[in-house]
Amino acid sequence: MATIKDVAKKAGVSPSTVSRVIAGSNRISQETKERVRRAMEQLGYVPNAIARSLARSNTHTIGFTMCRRADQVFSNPFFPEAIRGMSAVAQEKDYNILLSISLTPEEELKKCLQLVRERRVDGLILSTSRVRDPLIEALVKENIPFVVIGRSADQPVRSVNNDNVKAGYQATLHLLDQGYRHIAYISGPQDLVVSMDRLTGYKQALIERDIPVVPERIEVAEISEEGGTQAMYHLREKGVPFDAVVAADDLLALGALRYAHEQGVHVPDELGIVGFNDTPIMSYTHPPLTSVRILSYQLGVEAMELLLEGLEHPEKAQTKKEILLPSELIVRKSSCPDRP
Amino acid sequence: MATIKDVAKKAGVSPSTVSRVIAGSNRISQETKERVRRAMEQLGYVPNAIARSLARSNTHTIGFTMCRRADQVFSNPFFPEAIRGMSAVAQEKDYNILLSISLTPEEELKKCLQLVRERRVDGLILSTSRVRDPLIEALVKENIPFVVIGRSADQPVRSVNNDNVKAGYQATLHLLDQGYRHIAYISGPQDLVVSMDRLTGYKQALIERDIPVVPERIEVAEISEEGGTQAMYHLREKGVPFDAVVAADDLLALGALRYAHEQGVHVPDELGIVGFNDTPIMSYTHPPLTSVRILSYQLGVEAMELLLEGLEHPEKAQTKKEILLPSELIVRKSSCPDRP
DNA sequence: CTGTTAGCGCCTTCAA
DNA sequence: TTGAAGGCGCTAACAG
Repeated sequence: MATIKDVAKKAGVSPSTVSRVIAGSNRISQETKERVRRAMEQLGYVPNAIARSLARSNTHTIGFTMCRRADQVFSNPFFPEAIRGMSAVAQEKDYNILLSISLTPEEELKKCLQLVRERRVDGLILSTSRVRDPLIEALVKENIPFVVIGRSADQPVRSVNNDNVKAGYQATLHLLDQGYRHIAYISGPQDLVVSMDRLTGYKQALIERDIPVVPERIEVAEISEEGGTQAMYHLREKGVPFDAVVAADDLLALGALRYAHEQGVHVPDELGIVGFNDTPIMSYTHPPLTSVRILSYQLGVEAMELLLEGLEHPEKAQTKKEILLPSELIVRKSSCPDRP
Repeated sequence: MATIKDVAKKAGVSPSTVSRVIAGSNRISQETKERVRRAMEQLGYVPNAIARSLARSNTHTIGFTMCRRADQVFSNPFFPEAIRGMSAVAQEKDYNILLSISLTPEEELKKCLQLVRERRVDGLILSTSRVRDPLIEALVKENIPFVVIGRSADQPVRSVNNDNVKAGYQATLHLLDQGYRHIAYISGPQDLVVSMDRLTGYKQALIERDIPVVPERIEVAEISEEGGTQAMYHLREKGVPFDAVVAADDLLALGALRYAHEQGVHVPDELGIVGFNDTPIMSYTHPPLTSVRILSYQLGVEAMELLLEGLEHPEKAQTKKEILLPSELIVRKSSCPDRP
């Protein structure tokens, strides 16, 4: 494998000259530039990224971390889509993406710190933010460039987020508009910021319409179909009547739908259902499920852009910046009694 | 950030001694080992992976490349699952995964060669193999360690594959066993090895049962729901009767189902449908769709293990090795007229 | 068992 | 406009 020295020799110049040609320095004669270029081509020379990283102490690599259990990966193209978005930007700006997948938040924290301390990455993109997230706290403390997909509930950090409060608000308002009055809510784990935010939106909508927020109508569940079904049974056991449910994730909505099937409850006439994420499954269920569509790809794009901007202009990196993306309610039969 | 020199100074030894402690050399006194360890801890020292890579000329990083259009990412957890598998093995053996996503095979080729030539990765895992795949040919030519998820139709390369021939065979035989006799086949793009293999299995099953293979019953389509629907219309236009269809991908099967809905064809009574991949969607359609389940996670695990084995024992890396994983037919209503 | 020395391949002053 | 020299942080002979 040819090195910079080989090229230098072949072109009859010094290695530093070659280095300058690579860097596109303009303080170099057109002629030697050409000569070096030819030598590079002839030798099939490609700069060694590792050596360059060592010399410049940056890697042009971004770490992307996700932390989720197997059953949550299923059926939700959020991550693949977000990654595609990040990847598109990364490619354009000549960055690479290092993937880190963990099963628990503790593992995630460990692996991320490892990546950074080993200097394998220039920055990180996180994808699941928790309330009082130790990972975020550690990264802030070690002063590591990072961007959160989601948002931090505690610290001013750079983030790109779906407007979950509004999404929860929209979903709930839609059900109200459809005539539902007793709307239950199935939340994901309470330590997830996204769960909190959607719940906030739900409450906002109710309050705005002068409908009391009944705590018994709010159920917390693991994000899984099973979790959704169980939550519905819990709601029923509590004896509070409800005629619709906002489920903070499509999987939970699927669980609610299963409950309805098991119990012979008619959707949407007796029970309206709305989910979040608009996973492809949603349009194939019976009835098809209304869901809030998230701009996953765009989230990835914006996150990567925000991070790279911070890396290339460190002065900006210090300023908090939260990008908020809109989401769109995809209305289907599960929330519309009057539809054919 | 502390370097090996700082540690050496603090422990009162030479950098090479520290290096040996890191490497876990046993030609070192227990006492200095302890002293060095303490120094490392006190300084919060973590070896710089880049510097180490440069010195040892390896990166402990594996590139994973995928090439697919946006619409194919949707709904199919194959990639996330395979990545989870690869990641689990990588973590255990202390490797990292660099992700490369491309939109076209040409782009994929370029990016992979770039990664390798820049020495960013020690090896590659490919995920879509084509007939006469230029990427595979280039990697073989440049003598780069890699493993294919899928298989090469042309060259002896190390690969981990789902047994697609058998899967196609199983799917078709199942339809025959259910009483269908005129079985059509919707293939994905013909340059994909996986398309070829599944078709082979289809033919095998027919031949084994002395049923003629009618070329007009075989249709090629882009892998998308739309492609599946169109293929069905084409089949109908050709005028060859058919009472069932094997669709080489779940999306194609969904398209076939849509055709049936549009045309008022009853599934499974008038038309049996089988798909491949068992994407989560399949159990939510009406009727639920029979599909061949792929061991995506396991494919990722085996691919990474195979690659790392080759990297750590270069003598083995030369030998061709094809791992074949079984798949399982998940039978649902779409292929069973007699089911409730 | 430990230190010295010489790279790994590139970048970046500093001089010329 | 170019070259020489030193360094990025670590490893790997070779001595001792």
